[in-house]
Amino acid sequence: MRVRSRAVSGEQKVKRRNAILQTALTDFADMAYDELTMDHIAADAGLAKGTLYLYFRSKEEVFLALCERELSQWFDDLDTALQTRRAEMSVNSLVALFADSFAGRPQLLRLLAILHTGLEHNVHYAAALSFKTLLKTRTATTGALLESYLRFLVPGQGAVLLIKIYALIIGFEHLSEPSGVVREVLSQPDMELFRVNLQSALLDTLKILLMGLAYEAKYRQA
Amino acid sequence: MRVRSRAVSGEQKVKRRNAILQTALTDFADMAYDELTMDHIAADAGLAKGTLYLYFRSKEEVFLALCERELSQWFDDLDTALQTRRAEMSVNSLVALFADSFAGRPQLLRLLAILHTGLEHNVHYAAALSFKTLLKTRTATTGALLESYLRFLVPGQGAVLLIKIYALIIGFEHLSEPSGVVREVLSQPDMELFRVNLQSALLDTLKILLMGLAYEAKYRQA
Amino acid sequence: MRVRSRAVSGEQKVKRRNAILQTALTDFADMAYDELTMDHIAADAGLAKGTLYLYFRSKEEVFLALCERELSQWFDDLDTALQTRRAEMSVNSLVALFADSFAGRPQLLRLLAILHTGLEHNVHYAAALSFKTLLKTRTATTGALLESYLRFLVPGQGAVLLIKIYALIIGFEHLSEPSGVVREVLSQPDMELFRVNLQSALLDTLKILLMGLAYEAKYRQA
Amino acid sequence: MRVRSRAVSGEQKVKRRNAILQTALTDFADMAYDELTMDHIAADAGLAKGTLYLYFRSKEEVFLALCERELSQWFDDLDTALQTRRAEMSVNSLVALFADSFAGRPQLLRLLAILHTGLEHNVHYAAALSFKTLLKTRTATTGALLESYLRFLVPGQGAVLLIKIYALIIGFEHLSEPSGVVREVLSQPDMELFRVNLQSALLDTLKILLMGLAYEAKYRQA
DNA sequence: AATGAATGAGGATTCATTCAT
DNA sequence: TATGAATGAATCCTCATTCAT
Repeated sequence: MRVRSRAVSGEQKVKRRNAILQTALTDFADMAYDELTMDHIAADAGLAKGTLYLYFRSKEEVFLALCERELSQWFDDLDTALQTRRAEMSVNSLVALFADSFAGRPQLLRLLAILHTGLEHNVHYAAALSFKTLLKTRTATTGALLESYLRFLVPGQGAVLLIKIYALIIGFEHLSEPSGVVREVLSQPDMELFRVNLQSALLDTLKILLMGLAYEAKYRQA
Repeated sequence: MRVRSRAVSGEQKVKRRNAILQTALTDFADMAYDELTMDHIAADAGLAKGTLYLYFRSKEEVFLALCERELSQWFDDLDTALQTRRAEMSVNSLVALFADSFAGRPQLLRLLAILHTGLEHNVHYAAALSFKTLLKTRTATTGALLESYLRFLVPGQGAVLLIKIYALIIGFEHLSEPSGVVREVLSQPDMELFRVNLQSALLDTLKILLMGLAYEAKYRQA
Repeated sequence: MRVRSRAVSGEQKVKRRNAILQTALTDFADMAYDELTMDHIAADAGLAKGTLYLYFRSKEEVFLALCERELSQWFDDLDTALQTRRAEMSVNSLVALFADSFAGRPQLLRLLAILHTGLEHNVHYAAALSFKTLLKTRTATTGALLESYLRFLVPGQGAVLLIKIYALIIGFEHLSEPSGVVREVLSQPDMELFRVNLQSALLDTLKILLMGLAYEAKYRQA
Repeated sequence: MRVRSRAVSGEQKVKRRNAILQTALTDFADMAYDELTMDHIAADAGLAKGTLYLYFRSKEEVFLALCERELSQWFDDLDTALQTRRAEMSVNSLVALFADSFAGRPQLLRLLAILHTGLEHNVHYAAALSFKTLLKTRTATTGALLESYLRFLVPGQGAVLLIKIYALIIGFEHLSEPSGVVREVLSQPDMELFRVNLQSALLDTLKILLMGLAYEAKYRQA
């Protein structure tokens, strides 16, 4: 019986909760969501399986919370990077900025890809609300920020753009991670079209999207 | 012991295979992929479970084949609709054309959303190859067709555009089908941003994408 | 539809039956009984699965018949070898003779090892009777032959000796074919005792058995 | 939901493990290994199926452990019986001693008969190692003991004798448990030869074996 | 708060055998 | 007689979750 020091104070509890999330993240980097068991996470966190359930109500809530945390950090990064800029930004420099923000967060992109089919099921209202509220708030803020740097964006379009980016992440993440057999098939020379690189596909499409919005804005003015 | 005529000739076998796919499609319209068992499909098709395995090697191969068939029909529709046109098309009319092509195929969109995480696993090389080959061929053909109607597309860009559309379908499909709890959360007034309508989100983004490509082409010329 | 020439005459039927047995034997040399499917045998024999059931009533009857045939040939060999001898034989030379008789028939020994747990189940009376009758007849004949060469054997002891040999074959066959993991364990130096070589274990024990019988005979006389 | 006290301490766990083995043994007395399902054992043990898998990794490991336990008890009995004796033993009295040791353990003999074809497959290295190690140790000890009571045995021959006995058990167990149809066939008067009584066949052969070894020893000396 | 023993639902798949053709 | 499409029984094991301690 290991009986780790008990987390009595609220602060200690937050720390332990974060430790669990950190373990989940590390484990998730090594294996697929389905392969990752609660046993595994508990063992790696040096806790008993039951203890996990004192902090999260289900496996999905663990990863939803993780997604929330990672997403929040991503928004932090993005906001910081944006606020560094003084004036209007070009499409290219904004795309580059997004590129940087994705760069060190492969796990976040993978989490988003399973968010709707996996993580948002078997979750309590409170957890879902917390997640969506964070997402809403940050999307609104960062969306507004984007609007201030990209003059062609109409109020509200910043947030909508972020939703589109979100959809692109999910879609291209799926495309870029083929199963074993499919990878074999795609290794054929004539299958080049389907060998998707997540970063470049994402950024390429984002750029086109921004140009489309810019073009549309021109039209509108005319 | 259900009495069913035996599929002896090759033609009959093709028919039976299609009947199985049709049953799978109908069942899939009513329930989620995970809830759908081979037992269920067999019963609905009036066949023994083992018989399914004479035509498909796994549950995944059933749905991969179904996806292949539906996708093929979608390309048929699209190609036909395109070939009806005489000359260059406007962005708006092309978007409308895509809208029509998606309209009657909600199941196809749902299948695409689980293709990479579900259907392409536990599948033999032959099945994966068949699927990807069809996708490649049709993407190439239809992509070329698109290029002929949208003058701003450079050779090869038509197929790449289709891949982007494909990613958008996956992404927006995920966004537009929230789980029970999440739907509850999203029913709040301030969550409007996340209440995604698949069709409109898809077409809106497609339009922006096309405008972006058009804009890019202008640039290139200049 | 392959429709091989039909076996109409009785002679043709016997031939086809034998061809099936031969295929089964060849296949059995390559893989374990459980891994060997009727499909496999049918395909290798160039016949339809259903055709196999025209000649044998079950998978077990195929292999029981095969065992019968192989056993019969083994008795043939043994009898021939014995009849070559003019006079009384020494224990050692008889053991050598048995050694020769086993040498080219590894499949027979493997069949005997699964005879009682596998082949004699799911078999019709006729097949079981045929097998046991052959075994009885040949055991009696060869047993008597043995008695004539080994003077220390009392009438009836020859057949009983063959039964003992039979038990030894089953036992040592089991001991000599460990599963994968067990083979690993037995590869340890201190596990030498369990690394059984079928031939030598069998012959060694047979020799002791014969000596025991000889000794017993001496006693009896005294 | 059956209410059962939890096995918390190591001692309790050992007890529960043994309770499972005991249930398996009882069930095995009533039916064949193949007919016995994990469901069945769990129900009889008053446990959930999953609980069985907390103590054993597979059905095979349950029965391998059972075999290990029964074997161990058999060696205990044998050793005790041997150690009761003061001096050298006659062949006949040793055979009688073996007879006693087998008497109350029909299940052990049946387990040995399926050990190599069944129980040693689908088993982890640790389980196989544990089993073989026990077998090795006890075989060595009891083998040595035998050597001290039977002067004609050369060092090492005791263990080898036990292996031979082991093979005889497997072989005669197979011969003595005919399937339904075969039993019918063997009930014919002329099939007496094949109606094997396990005990007597085993002991008869054992006696001959011992006499053979004694004879051989005499030879050696001369 | 922490533990970890106990729970039990849940489903794809194989293959010997049958029987319509 | 030959074919091969159709049948369907049969079962192990995982792992998220619970709850007695």
